[in-house]
Amino acid sequence: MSGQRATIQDVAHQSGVSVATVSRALRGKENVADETRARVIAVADRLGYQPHTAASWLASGKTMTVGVAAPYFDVWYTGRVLAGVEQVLSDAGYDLTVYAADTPDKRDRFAARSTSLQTRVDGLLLVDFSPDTGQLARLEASGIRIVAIGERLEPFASLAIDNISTAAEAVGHLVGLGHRRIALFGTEDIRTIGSPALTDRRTGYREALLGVGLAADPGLDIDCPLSVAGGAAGFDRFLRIPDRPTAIFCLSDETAMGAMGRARELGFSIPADVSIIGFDDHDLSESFGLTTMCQPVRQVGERAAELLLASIADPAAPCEHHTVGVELVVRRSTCPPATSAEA
Amino acid sequence: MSGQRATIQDVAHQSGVSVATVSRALRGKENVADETRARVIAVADRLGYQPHTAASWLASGKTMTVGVAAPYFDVWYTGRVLAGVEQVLSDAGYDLTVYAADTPDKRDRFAARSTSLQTRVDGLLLVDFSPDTGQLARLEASGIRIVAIGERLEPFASLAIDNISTAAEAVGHLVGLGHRRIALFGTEDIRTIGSPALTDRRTGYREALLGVGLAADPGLDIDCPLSVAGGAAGFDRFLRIPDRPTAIFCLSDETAMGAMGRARELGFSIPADVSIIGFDDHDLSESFGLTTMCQPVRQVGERAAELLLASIADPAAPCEHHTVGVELVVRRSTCPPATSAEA
DNA sequence: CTGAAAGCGCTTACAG
DNA sequence: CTGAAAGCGCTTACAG
Repeated sequence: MSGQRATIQDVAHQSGVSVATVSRALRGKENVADETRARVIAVADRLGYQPHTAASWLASGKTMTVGVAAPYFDVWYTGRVLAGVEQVLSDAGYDLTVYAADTPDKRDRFAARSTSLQTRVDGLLLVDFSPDTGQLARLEASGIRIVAIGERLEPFASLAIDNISTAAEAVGHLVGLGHRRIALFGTEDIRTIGSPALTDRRTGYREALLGVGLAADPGLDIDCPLSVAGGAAGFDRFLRIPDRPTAIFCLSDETAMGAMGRARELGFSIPADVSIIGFDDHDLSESFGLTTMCQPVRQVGERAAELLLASIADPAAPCEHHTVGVELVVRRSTCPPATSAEA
Repeated sequence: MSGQRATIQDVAHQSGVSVATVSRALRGKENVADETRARVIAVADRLGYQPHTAASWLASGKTMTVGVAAPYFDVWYTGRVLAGVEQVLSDAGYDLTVYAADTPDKRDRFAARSTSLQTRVDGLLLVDFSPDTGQLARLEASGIRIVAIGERLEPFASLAIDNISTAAEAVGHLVGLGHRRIALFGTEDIRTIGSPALTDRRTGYREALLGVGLAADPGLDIDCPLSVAGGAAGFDRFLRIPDRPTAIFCLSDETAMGAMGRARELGFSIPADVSIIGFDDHDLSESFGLTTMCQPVRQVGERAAELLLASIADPAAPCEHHTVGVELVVRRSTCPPATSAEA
């Protein structure tokens, strides 16, 4: 309680043993007499001794810390991933240091720090990072163990859903209901940062249309941000499309809910006037009655953390890509188009 | 790029100066000849030298990292706070290490580590931590600079909204519309963990009712979790209340949206059949048309981080409590009761 | 403006 | 089972 921290020296003196023995006793190493260990532990408790973090790191070369670089911590997806990651890591005794990597500039600075990160974390989780060539080179050179989430990223281990087939299944659901003109909401990040996940989803959208002999019409792309506000603004633009589409595929649930909210505000009825399908299965999607593709986000975080832990424990662990399953959840926001013959 | 990290020694040798000079040159300290500095920087760049994190920490006593303990990273509130915190800290050159403190057990373990945290972070942000006496004592004894978010927590600096008056204003809105029987959703955490923030909100609810001469009826408390699922389940129980209330005050927007979703699913019309008001102004509340109390969560995170930075820079900085303003946002989920004389 | 040296507080072979 | 000693890689007075 008094001013100074107790050091391992203090514990050693008061226990009548060397600092080496204190170190072994406190960290549960073998080759310490039971009686000695008990005495050391008692003294350490009394003194409130806890090892100096930096001194341990420096001497042992381990930090018991994992870094997570992710875009925005206030989006639903990132929060869920983080929750899964945190649970697995804290159970394993690791701390979690987070890095916002939402802009190209921040990703650059992050990658540039990689040599120093090597002595700051035992491993790194990259969420939708999509490094460019230079960034990837630095990351590789750092020698840090890395697991990527949301994309395949050789030569590292990775974990992701199949965005192409998942998007194709979503659009296939609409096509199956009879829709032929289907708008695509949320492509802004494809244009601005070239997000691979979103690009793949658009590819799946196009493939599904091609599968029934329809060419994708660029006039149906609504280039709005992937957010609630983006979806709301997107709906206003959607209304100005000539020969209005009967359905909308949104690249995220937040976008979809923003669009639905705006639609209802304007007096449109969903799905009677327009069908909407999302992508994620956000916590609120059920309340919105939103049909969507459910991806197990939290489990993705957990599994990625486990992969990283395995790689830390065994540097020779294989660096494979793992695909995560997704499933269609049909709710009330989709139905056959009003003009459709069948109904 | 080859196997080994470069050390300050390597840079010193190749620059023909001492390690002390390298240290000064690279960290922008004064008293280094321009020409020397330039040479050192060039060598450091060529070698890809970056200081060993733990060695710097140990020698300097600073970690340039801040810890944040918060309940659940996948709830909207925490994510927003974190985003605000992260922005301010990363701009100031600090890293952010997060600790989930969602259970009493985790909070205990966290507080017990405080001596070692003292050498791991330069400061701590506690989000809705509500330490018990023992935990608070440990936190204090650690000597770590701390700023509390969401509650007053002497002797530390803190930042919070006034939950009592804010809740009273929300309920006052309903009362002003003519409602007299108003249910309260989301009290589970009051019973289980005794959350001070939620307890205050309930107090505000009761005070607002008392203000118009109404005694709070415990039969109108719906003891459900503060979540989307909690609100949905709560609505089912709400329907079984005899002499059904005409309005609902939910202790969070997520609870409110869960209730609204369930209500609509069951064919109820909001607000015609029942008015609902929330608390937060969640990103999706506008899309839901939810009337609520808007608290500037992201700014709370930013301001708390600034307070902490100030306290790190100047240990003598005052430890005051700061109150954050909240405002009523009226949307479509509230209206006068159907039975009300005025309308 | 620069260097030699002490020191930060641990962990880890190596002897015994 | 235990201790002495080296070493982890920096930063910071202190001299000069």
